Amino acid sequence: MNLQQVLKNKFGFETFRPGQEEVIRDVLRKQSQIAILPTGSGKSLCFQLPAYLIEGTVVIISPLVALMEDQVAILKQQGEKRVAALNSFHTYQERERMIQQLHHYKFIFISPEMLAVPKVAEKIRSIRLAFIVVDEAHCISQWGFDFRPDYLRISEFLRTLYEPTILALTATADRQVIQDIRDYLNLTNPVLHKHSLDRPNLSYAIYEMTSEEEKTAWLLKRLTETSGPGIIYVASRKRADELAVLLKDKVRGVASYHAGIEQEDRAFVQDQFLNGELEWICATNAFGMGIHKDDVRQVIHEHIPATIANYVQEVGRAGRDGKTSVTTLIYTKDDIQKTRFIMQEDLPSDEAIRYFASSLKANNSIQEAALLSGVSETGKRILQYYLERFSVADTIQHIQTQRREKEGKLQQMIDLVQSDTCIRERILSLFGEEITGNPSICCSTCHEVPIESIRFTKDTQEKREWEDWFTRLTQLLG
DNA sequence: CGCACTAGTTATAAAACTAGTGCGGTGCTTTATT
Repeated sequence: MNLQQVLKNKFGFETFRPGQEEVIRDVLRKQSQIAILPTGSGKSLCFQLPAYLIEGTVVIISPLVALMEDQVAILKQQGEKRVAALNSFHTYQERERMIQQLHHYKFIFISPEMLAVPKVAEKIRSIRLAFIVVDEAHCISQWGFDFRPDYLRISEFLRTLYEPTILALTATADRQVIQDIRDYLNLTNPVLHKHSLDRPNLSYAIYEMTSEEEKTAWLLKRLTETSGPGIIYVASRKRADELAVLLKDKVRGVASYHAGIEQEDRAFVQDQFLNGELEWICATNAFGMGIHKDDVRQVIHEHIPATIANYVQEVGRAGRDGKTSVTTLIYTKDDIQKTRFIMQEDLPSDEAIRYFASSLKANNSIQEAALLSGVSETGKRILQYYLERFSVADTIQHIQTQRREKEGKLQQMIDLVQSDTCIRERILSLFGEEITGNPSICCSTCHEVPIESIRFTKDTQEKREWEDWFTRLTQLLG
């Protein structure tokens, strides 16, 4: 089959980007696969193109409503009308209509939660499916076990299909994440498409500080001396807001971003950052997925991320255009304990699990049981998932395993920040790679990380003034 | 868990101490009955 022809006629591109063609060919020969492709490498095309060459509907399991709506809009813009998103963004009536018409669609975007609704799953099973896409597949590992258990339920849905072709897509997955994806998508022998995750244009600096004040002072200095665009990752919503206020007069444009902000405002902030009206974003780990901005010059962490996988994902948002970019993590010893608490908070204690289970047995509702046993909203959903499948004793075992594994991942992160060996090398080894020829700019354990590339100079100052003037002028002219 | 903060205490008051309290991330879903 001449894929090149299809690429040109249907999508208007002359050539494939690296990795795309191999993935597409495997989809066409019904080979399930895990494809780890860097952001901006055109992951969507990997399912869009083969969709037109295989009879039936493509189901895309996606983690965020906003992401689904973006994809739907893009497809519609390309002239595709047979596309729908089954999520809470649409009213019940709209969804009912979609479900009735399911077989007419070429692309159906759906959340794992919606897929876990029996009526919906039943309907999807009944139509002719081309293949199944799991977009941002690392979410299975990142969220499935302790936050969104419906990610684990995908496995049960897939088991009801006859030899489905599965395409798991993600930008970053270390060995553990790949294993989780394999296990929970029932992939016995998937092809693994992966190319190096090394980012030679990124430098990694990690500095330990002695107090919060020192961290704040460092940030102020860094942000007056250097320019963005940049993202500052912080541990809490409160800190994100606080920092945004603090930096307001120091930089060209700054806003905070976290899950406590209205969806609409979040989209607004995101758009402004994308089009350059904002230079800095102070954010919790809510910020990032589905954001396509190539020229992020800096990513700063002022806390310790929960896992190296998270850290790599976040720093990976810098320098997608391939230009020199600087990532910096600053922390105090106290931050370790803070991260540990946040990570473990939602995992209920053995005592709470027993209480929860016996409360359910006494015919209390799940809501009441959670309240009585002091289990959080998230904890409740996790317990619900495990107790539906295992005994109380086994559920306790599972949660204990969770706790140990989370602690292990945090320990890896602690080892990384306290490391006196090459940071790049450590990260790559976790992803099963070896370093090939040290880039001239590496990390803070190899040498002092230069910030010349991002330094705020008189030239940048003048350029900015000119840009601002130009923007005002174009606004005036209409 | 451990820090930051507050209110109450105490040798006429003031500053310093103590005990108690609050805080700490990620997103999906909410559609029944007349």
